[in-house]
Amino acid sequence: MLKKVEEKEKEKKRKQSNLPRNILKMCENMMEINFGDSIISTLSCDKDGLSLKKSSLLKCPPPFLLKTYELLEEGSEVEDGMKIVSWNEEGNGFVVWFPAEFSELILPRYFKHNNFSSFIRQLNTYGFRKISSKRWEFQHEKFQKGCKQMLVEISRKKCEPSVFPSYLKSCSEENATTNNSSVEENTNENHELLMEENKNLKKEKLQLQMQIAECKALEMKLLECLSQCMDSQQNKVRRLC
Amino acid sequence: MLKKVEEKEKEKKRKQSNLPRNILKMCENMMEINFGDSIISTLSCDKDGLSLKKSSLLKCPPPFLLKTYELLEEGSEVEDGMKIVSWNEEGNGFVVWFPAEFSELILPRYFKHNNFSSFIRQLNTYGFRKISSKRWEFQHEKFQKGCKQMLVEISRKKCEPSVFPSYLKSCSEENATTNNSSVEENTNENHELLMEENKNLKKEKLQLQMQIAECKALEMKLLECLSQCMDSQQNKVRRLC
DNA sequence: GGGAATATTCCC
DNA sequence: GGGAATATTCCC
Repeated sequence: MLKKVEEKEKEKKRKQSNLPRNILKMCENMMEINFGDSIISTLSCDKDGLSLKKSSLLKCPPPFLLKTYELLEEGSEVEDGMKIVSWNEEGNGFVVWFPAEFSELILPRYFKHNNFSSFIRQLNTYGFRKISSKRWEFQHEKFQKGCKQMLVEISRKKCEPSVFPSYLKSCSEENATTNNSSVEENTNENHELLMEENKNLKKEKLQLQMQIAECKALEMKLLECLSQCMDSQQNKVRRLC
Repeated sequence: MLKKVEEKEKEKKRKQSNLPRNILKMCENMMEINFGDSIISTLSCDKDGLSLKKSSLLKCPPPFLLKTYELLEEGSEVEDGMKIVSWNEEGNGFVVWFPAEFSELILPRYFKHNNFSSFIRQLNTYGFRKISSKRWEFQHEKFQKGCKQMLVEISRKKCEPSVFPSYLKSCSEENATTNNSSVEENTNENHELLMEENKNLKKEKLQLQMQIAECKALEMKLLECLSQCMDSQQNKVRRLC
């Protein structure tokens, strides 16, 4: 059963990889069209050969999101009419009605585990929120019924500040100053960015200091060697005279 | 089948966690006995309560190593007498004799996949080496037949240089936490302070880098001197003779 | 072989 | 909820 889902996904990836990969890559690099984690336009491959027409290539969403979306479309039931998990009424979130059954029956068919908490962990990683204290209902702005393509706009929260792509750095500063949509959020973000950068700088500083300490130690040794060498030279010369 | 292995391991972890964890942690922190990734002596827990006796607590090796070791002890066979995977003759490495059968039959019973390459990836992560071009034979200094306990001395290669010695980490984080304490009230002041600190850090970083460059240059000169000195020493001695 | 992204687990 | 370690995948 697990196979089915995985096969489906691999099929998709295979299709995607049928595009001339080198060229795609080069193109992405040169035009930076991969920026922004959403739909990109690029080269495509006809049966006549490579053609340089622009087409909207739909990026594959992260497997976790795709699987979660598909598991909702499938709609298994515990009994007649009682879904284990389903979209909420508004279609802007979903509810796990029977966590035990969900973990035991649904999860292992889509993922490599049957732990509800691991599933939740992933939801959090992708920025979902639990929006009810009474039931297992989760929501994400870009995770909505009937909008499968919107999944590509969801991305994992990055864990390490150090992994800040250099090309993002400059633009995040711009955003903070130009984008007025929500000032508070931006200052917070900016603040956090600064703190992160700060932390990294401190780390780097320490590393550099350690490097210098090593250099100094080496210098001392070399000087010692040199002095010994000169001493012995003197001695030998003296002796020979 | 998968369950059995996982259960066994969880059982072990459960036992380990029955120790008074806070104290263990504190002890580890204070005495830095966790340093070196090997056997540590620490507090243990009797049925009478906590007792402060020293005992040799055997650290649990990483699941991957334990499973790989156990799968070798199990010794499944393709046919009578033909092992799928086994220790090599010297007992200081192991050979996957039948990769296909290994992947299909053995791997999924111990891991959450059946990909030989994922297994290899893990071996590499833990520092194993392929020691034969003719067969799938792997070796690691600390992975030897009959020496299960030695597994605790194997550790993953860390990917990021960011893994700073723990004793350095604490001091570099101090600042960050004190800044955190009052984020909301004086974000602006904080922000400016941060920016200034940031600027200074960058400056310092540059200076340190220049210092290192100078050190390196000096090193080169010293080495040159040393070599000249030794040359001239030879010459003088020769001349005087 | 290994870098890096994503997934899973464990822990706070 | 999320940090961080380990596992799995994907790619070079």
